[in-house]
Amino acid sequence: MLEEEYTLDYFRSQGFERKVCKSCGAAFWTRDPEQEVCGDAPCVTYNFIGNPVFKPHTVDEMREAFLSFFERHGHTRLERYPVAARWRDDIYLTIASIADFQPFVTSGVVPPPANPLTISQPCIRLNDLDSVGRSGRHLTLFEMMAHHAFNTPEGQIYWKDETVALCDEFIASIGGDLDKVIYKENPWFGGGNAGPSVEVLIGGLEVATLVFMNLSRQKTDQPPVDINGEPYYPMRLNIVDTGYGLERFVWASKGSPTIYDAVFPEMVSRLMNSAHLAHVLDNPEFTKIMGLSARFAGVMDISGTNLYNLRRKVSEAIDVPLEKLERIVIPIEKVYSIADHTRCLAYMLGDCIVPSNVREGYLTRLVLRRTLRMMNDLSMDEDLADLIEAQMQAVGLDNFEQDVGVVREIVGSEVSRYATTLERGSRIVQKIARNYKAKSTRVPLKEVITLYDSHGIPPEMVKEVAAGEGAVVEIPDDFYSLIAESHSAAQKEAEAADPLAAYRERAETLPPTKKLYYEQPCEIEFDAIVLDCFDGFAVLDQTLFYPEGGGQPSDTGTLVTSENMVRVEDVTKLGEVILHRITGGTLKRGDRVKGMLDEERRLSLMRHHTATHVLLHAATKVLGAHVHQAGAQKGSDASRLDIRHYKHITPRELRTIEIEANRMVMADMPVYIKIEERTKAEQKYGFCLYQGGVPPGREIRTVQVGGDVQACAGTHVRTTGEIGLIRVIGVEHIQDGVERLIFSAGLAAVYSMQHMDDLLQEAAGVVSVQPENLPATVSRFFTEWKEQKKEIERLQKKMVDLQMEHLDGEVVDGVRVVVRRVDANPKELVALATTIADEGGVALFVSGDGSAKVVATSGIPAVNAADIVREVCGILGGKGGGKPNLAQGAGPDVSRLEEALKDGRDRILERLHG
RNA sequence: GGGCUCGUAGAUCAGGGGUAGAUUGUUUCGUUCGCAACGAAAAGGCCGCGGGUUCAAAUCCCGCCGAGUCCA
Repeated sequence: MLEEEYTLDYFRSQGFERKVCKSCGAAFWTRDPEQEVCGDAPCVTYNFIGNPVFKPHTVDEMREAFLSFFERHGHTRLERYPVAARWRDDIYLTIASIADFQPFVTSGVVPPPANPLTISQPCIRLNDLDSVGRSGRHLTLFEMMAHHAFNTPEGQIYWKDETVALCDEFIASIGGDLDKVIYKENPWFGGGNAGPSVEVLIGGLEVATLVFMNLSRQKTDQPPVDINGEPYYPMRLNIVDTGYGLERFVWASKGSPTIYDAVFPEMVSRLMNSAHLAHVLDNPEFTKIMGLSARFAGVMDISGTNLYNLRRKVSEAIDVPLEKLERIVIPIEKVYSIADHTRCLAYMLGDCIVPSNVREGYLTRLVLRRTLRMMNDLSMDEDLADLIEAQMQAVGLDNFEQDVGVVREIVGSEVSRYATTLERGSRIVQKIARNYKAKSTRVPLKEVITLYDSHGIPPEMVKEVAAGEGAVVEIPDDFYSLIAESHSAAQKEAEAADPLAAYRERAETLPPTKKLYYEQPCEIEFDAIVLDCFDGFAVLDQTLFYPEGGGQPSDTGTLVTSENMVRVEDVTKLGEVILHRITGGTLKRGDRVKGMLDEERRLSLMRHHTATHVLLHAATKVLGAHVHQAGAQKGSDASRLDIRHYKHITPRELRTIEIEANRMVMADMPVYIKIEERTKAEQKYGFCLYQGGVPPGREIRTVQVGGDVQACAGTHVRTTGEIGLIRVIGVEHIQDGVERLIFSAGLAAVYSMQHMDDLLQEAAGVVSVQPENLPATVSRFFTEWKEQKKEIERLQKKMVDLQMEHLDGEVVDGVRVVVRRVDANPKELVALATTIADEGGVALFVSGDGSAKVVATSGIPAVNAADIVREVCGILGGKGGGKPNLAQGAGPDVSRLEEALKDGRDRILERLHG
């Protein structure tokens, strides 16, 4: 990036000098003529520790100082956005303040909610999870304080000079010495955008980044700039994107050894106490160690083996043996991590994320389980729910949508769930360990990978449990990257080709189809002109046919011309053009057609769609604020609605939801449909607008049913009363954290009840009782059936005993040999024959009931029952086999039964003599 | 959305083509003033569901349902 980008009038007028760092060669701006290095890691170490660079501020004070400063300077203060990025489908968690305004504001499609604006946005980044607690500065959740300005050619707000001036002024306002502030040039690019940027450094710590986003990979007619070998084009919108690390400012204002001591002093001391580490705090060595550790960690990346280097450096610097250092440091690092993680969880759960094994729910569970492991390592007698609630209280319960009671319940169920997983896990490990111990080999890596991958057992635990069984496990340092590798191998899959791609170009040449289904949602007939017709698709100038979208299937119906009639089977939207897939004839360009919808189907779809909104609202009322749609499919007979919830919906809750939904139906509330500006709608209704995905565009269509407002493109009935009836047919558990409600609306609901009634009548008819007696009768029958099964077994056993008395057989060389026909089922034959073998005899029984069944047993080694059966079955035209002491088989040729018995006897005798 | 693991007695699990098992809990009896402990016995199984292969399937194959787990 060019030097002139950074040569600001402001720098000149303030007496800044541009310097080149002696250590790393980076360019930077400073007021201090003596400054020779850039002020950033690794060229300098922190010098604010024990020597604060701002007036002391708590988190709340610092946030307020920032926001009110920018308010005073003409910025509108915005409420924070949720940490779950529900307005975006490309990321799960909010990772930066600018993420609030992507993609529609930053791309210029939608105007910003205010301009310029200021916000303090909690952001979650889990990329450096391993460094949290150890580096002294990493956090999973941090607040990015920001001011943003969106400049267009028509409206310039401000650009670089003002941004830097504001930064200077803010720092001065909280007591910072401007001579110590360094602005380091740091061209920025990421996420398809780029621009000049400066890092703001003070005391060796980067506290803010000021980005001037003015380039994009999106091609424009302006000449491109080359960045890292990629062409970037000037953007119409020039965006001031700043990020001030709230926690870093607080840290620098206190000069504490780590960021954690500055941000959560109460939580840290509470955790220290319950981890029985309180005494450490009084140890002067500890403060020295942590300060040094943070200082060194500040200049290095501590992932992987670097952690060891860090520890070694600290241990040398203070002359404490590495082992002793680790004994002191590791538990404290865990305390810091827990302090951080519980705040992160407070925001995640408070912002209504439901833990699960997918998406943001998985990330939440990941953090939660990590926290539990560390609490366990420290033998902490604290309840995780208490800690998270304390963090929520510290932030203020008003700042969270989720009820704190629900958060506690979720945490409680996650804690017990993890306990069961670990319990199950350690049993599996014990078993495997014993296996390998017996073979006296090490537990191979493959097993450890399976244990982690399939059972969620961390390798450290495998090692520990296996050691308890006396087995050795080898775990390489790069274990987790090995896991990643084994996953990437199976990650290839061809993307499904767009079946309509071929028509896209042709459709683009046509004018947008007029959407009558929005203007006249209750009409079923219309006139139109055929604009184009190809490959079984017709395009009209206007249509009432709703194209498939938002989980609502398309309408069907007919198109009629003066000489022709075709069926409309399917309707899809391609850009702004609507394609009707037709069968039973063709249409010509210019034809006048009369269109007729299948009325019943359309009506039913409308009822189901509105019912979906009603049901979702009812579910939220009954189950809690975290309930939001995870997917939906409307049908004309039944529909389904997937909602996020943290436990199984009980039959009782289901009934309550059904009643609540039908109350809304009976209240006969009007359904209001409006086109609203996106940002206004978001501010008015919140992000629960986006239940069925995030539609593009500056304006969105909102559908309001009672207190429920959603962005929705579907067709709806005029009042909830028109739904008629909502019947919840059932609930399914789709995946962890997602429950599927299956329901019918209107006539379909009535049909469904009639169908259930039929089933009941039919079932009751089979056992000849009144439906109300069915449960008792069925359970009586089932019990009787089991009892009779037992009775039959008992009788069979008795018959065996009886028959035993008549099975004399012969005695050959002291061995009892019984060969004869016994017409009984194989199980009985086995029981009978086994008694003889148990006494050291040999038995061969053949049953001629249906196909011939053969059973042989042998109580002596000389006779192999399997051989006998094989041979006998051969004669009967069949096959058989088994073990030397017991064998079974069969053959179809019953006529040779006598011959088979004789042959079998001969063979037994042969073996006895041989 | 994708991968992997697992569904057998009330509970925990073994068995991996050929008679369904162990431990624990339950019930009864014995020993005891009584309990724990101990001894003896019994009850308790659609081997998740549905297909297929086979003379024979809890066991092998396919599909479904359910539980768990890792990753995006």
